[in-house]
Amino acid sequence: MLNNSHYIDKLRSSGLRPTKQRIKICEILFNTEKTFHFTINDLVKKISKATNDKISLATVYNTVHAFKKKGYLKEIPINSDQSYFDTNTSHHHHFYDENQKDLIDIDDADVEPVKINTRIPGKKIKSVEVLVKVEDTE
Amino acid sequence: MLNNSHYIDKLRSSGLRPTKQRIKICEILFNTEKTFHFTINDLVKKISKATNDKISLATVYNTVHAFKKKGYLKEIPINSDQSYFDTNTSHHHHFYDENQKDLIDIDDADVEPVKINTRIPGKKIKSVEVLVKVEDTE
DNA sequence: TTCTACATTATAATAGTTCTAAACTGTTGA
DNA sequence: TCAACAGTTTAGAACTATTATAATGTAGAA
Ligand SMILES: [Mn+2]
Ligand SMILES: [Mn+2]
Ligand SMILES: [Zn+2]
Ligand SMILES: [Zn+2]
Repeated sequence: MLNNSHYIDKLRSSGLRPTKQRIKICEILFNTEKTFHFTINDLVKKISKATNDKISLATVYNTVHAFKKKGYLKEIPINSDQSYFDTNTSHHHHFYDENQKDLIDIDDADVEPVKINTRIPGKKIKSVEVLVKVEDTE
Repeated sequence: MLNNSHYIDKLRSSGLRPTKQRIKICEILFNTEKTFHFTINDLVKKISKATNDKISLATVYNTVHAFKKKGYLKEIPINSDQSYFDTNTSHHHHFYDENQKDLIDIDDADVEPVKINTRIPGKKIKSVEVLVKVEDTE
């Protein structure tokens, strides 16, 4: 609501026009001290709670993809019927709670550097991510 | 074709009736020294190459899910529009080639043990998997 | 203000997956 | 041996996340 100029600058500097839909989505995604994980469906719900103006589903998809492309969001590889996104773009890892179907960050400092002693010729490493699946003890 | 009794025993001992469709799918998935990764679509193609009798798509899905449940297949977490399965059920890791959209095994021995220095109370670790995304150097 | 490229939108299309319900088959035990 | 039943297969419909389409709207430059 208030200090949108930050988002306007951010969008403009990355070649995205600061439309009111994109600014609203920035507010929802980045106007918080805590980062979080979400699906498109989660985001749509957050938007409808936060505003009276509707944002079309197509725009939500377009915007999330544009932000991902610019590095403002990461997509988390979870096998699921829908994509998970992450507002935490720093290098980190995840617990996936199979009971709650919930992603939880693992700080990079809490994982010893992953050493891979093999390479693929002609390919360079883009990312190394650890997924720790957990379930209830019982 | 020949030694199906092994698959018949395997199916029967896990409570699955050894139907001809399941035996055929066993032959395709497990009758090879090398393990491999596949999508449902890949498997459907392999089946139609290997046999004249059609197996319905619903049965392919049913069978793959049944085998996964019994631990004869693993599902690999990749963000993709389709699920990837693995006939290698041992503990190992993966390269994912983003250009070829191809999974490549990383032997467990080629990855230094991943140490996670944090836990979630009330949860136990089910698996720890490393996904290394790679792309063409250029 | 006018122009234009970019963005939004409703809606249709696509595609992987799951569901349905009818037909079929493997197994059991009388 | 064979009926009976539960498990399985099947074609096709339904579902759902995502992407494409194409018409309308708008931000920013000139
Ligand atoms: Mn899945
Ligand atoms: Mn995806
Ligand atoms: Zn995260
Ligand atoms: Zn593998």
